Amino acid sequence: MNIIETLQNAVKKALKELKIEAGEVIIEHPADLTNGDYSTNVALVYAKELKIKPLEFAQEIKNILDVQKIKYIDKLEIAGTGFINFYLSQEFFDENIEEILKQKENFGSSDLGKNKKVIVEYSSPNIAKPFTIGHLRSTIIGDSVANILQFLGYKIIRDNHLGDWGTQFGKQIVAIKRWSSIEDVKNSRNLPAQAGQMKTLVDLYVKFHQETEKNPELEDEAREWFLKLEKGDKEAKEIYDITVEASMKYFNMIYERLDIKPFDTLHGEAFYEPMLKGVLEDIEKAGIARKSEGAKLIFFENEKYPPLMIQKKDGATLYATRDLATDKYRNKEYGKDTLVINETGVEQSLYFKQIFEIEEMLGYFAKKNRVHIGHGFIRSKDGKMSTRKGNVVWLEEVLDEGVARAKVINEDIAEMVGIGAIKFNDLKREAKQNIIFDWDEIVNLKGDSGPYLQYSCVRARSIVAKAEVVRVKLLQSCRSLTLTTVLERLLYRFPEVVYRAGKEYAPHYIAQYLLEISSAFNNFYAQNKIIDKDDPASAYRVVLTHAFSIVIANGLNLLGIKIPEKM
RNA sequence: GCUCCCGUAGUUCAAUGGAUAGAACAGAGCUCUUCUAAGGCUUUGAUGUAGGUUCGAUUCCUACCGGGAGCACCA
Repeated sequence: MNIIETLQNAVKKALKELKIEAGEVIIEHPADLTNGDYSTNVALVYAKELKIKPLEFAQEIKNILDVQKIKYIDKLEIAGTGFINFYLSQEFFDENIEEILKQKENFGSSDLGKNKKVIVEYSSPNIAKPFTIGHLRSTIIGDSVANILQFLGYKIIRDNHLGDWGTQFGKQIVAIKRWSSIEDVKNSRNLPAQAGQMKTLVDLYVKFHQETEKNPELEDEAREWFLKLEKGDKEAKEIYDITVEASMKYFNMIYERLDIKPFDTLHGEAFYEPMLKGVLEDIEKAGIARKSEGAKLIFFENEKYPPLMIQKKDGATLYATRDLATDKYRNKEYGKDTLVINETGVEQSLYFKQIFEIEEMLGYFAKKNRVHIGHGFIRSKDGKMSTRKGNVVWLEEVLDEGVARAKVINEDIAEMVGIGAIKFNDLKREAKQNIIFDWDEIVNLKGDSGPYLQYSCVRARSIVAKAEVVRVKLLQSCRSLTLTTVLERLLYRFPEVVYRAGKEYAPHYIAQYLLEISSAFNNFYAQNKIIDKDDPASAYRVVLTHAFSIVIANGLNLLGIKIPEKM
């Protein structure tokens, strides 16, 4: 039984003695450590019913709890307007630290998600289009969410839903045929390494849109070529294959640099193409679609949402149809109880609400098993980056810039530090927040940053290593030798933080916690000489440092941030 | 026009309906003969406006004001 349940039960028992049948008893951490480790507000909640003052009622409850002697609780206090605060005992902290040292990289993990499957769909770049800064956010956040859920015991399927089908390939083919050639694309080596071909393709795509403004019939030409591609035309297929190959090379380079975990499935839209007919039949059978102005749309009860188009008037399908096919497939392949998470930009929020609603109507997935994590925009001064306007920001250049800035600190690990800084900048705040892109803030090596955390972790590890060298004698127990530190009072919370981050699909809780505990560690470090052979308490300080290094390393791991050996 | 999200310190962000609203950067002042000073300590400074619900509201509700996004053949 965990400590929170213990406290809840103790409080409930006390209330029962006072003849109160309590519903939910809330046990939470006080905002300020000076108010103890846990607290409850039951006195405030129930005092009104009894028509007595909260403080008096709190006193009554406290009297009963004092007699009970709750395990791991040292001290009870009444504070504020009637809160009852619990202080954990040194025995609790000692056992917790033993636990951390024993479990090491598993500390904070659980089997909460045992036998449950989760598909996390993220990154999902489009073939022959740039890997944008938006895809970067999706990749970083999606990877971290998957890490966290995996740590909580879920079986994770990491899915990259590539945009590898659709009318844009008609455009691409037209552009290559008109202004370039297959050979040209193959041979384009004018730009660095793998990026060369990719940049040529994107330039052509941008050019297509510029030319269309003067010459609208290009659109018709593109539609024709896409039709040919769908029918298996040889030339169309050849050009298509080259664009896919060039794009994948580029994407894989980015993934390698970002050091994200490999994807389990890479089913693009083309993969689901053959299943579209089945989806349209399901919709027909369910009778939820209506024709309007020639196109087929699904309308929602009471106009809860605007209608969603699932088939164009020319019979062609849309992204929505392909997404529905995707989840029909997932239902079959992984089972209806699987949790399906999509990480995309917030601009798709309404769209996903509509999709979830429809999937419930069709019986693919219940709404409770569908999650959309929407990330906000990254803006520069010139506004949102757009493929069509040609205002493309190349991701590899973004990564290079971060790494270049990290070089000032340490040439050898600049890649690790620069990438870590970029990742942490995305993960330290709520996903839905917009980010104003500012290099001075992102790779600022001070403050709330990735490098600060990397530094704190490396520093702690280096102290532990040194302690081993000078052979500080590690005592079995040093209870009488130490006072409880802030560090101890934060360390045990790590599993709670991971749990919350997983439950809310929000890595920023972990990021914020790591900042807080690192600050506590650095404070501890500044105030104590940790290694001192002549001081018996030194052993405990080393152990504490060791425990900290484990917790921060586990946290950084979940965020997908690498830890250098030296810094 | 309708819908959703966001308005917290000079700036960038936190805060599970709770206690004195936390950090970081920037500003002011300290702090390295000390295991990593990329650190630590002190200090200045904030909930858009007006109501409502509540013992208690940054959090929930209503209206308004600012900013962003979405809403029929894109993905």
